[in-house]
Amino acid sequence: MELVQIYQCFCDQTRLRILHLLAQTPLCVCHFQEILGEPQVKISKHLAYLRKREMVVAERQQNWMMYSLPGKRAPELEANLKCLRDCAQSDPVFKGDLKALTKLQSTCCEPEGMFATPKRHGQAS
Amino acid sequence: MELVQIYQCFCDQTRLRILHLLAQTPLCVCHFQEILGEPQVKISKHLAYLRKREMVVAERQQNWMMYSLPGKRAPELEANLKCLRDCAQSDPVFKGDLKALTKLQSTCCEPEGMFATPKRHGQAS
DNA sequence: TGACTATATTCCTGTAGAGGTATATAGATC
DNA sequence: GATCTATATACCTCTACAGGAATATAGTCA
Repeated sequence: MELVQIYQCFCDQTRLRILHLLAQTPLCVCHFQEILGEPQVKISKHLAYLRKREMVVAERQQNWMMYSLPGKRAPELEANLKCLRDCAQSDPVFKGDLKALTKLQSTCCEPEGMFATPKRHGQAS
Repeated sequence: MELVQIYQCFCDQTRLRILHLLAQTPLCVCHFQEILGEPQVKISKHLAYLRKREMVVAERQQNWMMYSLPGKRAPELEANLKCLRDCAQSDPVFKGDLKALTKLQSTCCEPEGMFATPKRHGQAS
């Protein structure tokens, strides 16, 4: 992966928010819609952009498409994701996204086992 | 400075190489031409892009325009420049640029006093 | 089967920006 | 003044997206 390709994926606000969220946990499209407050087409097209460049991977789970960062990541990608997480801590938009994510994780139970965090009842897939 | 604006500046290969070089030392346009091997217009226009977004500052010194990173940088910019430097170490293009820069520093004596800083010695790449 | 849900794709328009050629500008030198 | 050097800008074309509306697709469920 060329370094500049990473930045090309990072250079749109919506994609940046998506990647920042994915650095926390895998999510499905409707979660992005909910958290970012953006229409489905917009989310879906940015995810297609990222998929095409292998910045994210998608896996179907019943009706939902689960998106996540690739399991094996180039060190440059890893470094830049870490940098993004650090920088995002002082940005209200990204902080808001994390807050909305936390809220979602406590209220949303679909797809099945999605947010099976250790503190709640675990439903292995 | 919005985080995404940093990535917008980073998302072109020529700009990325320029910024990577500026993270080492201030340079003038003809140095970029020499090191990157790109035409003057191209360099000049990317520098204008970066200037407009306050990612670099320019100062005239006789016939030459000296470009450098702004003295006071947002922490996000600082973090991303550091990340860039780290990542660039494993990229042949960026390594080559550093090598060419070192060579320039040992042979070029214009503008006057340009590379006269005795504290700067050969750096490992 | 058909309806429903979640997501993707197609088609459209508008805009940013990348790169080239030619030209303009600012300062230095004669 | 004219001329040179270093750099910037204007003008052009072309392409990549960004975003929206409409539609298609894949899986689920009655």
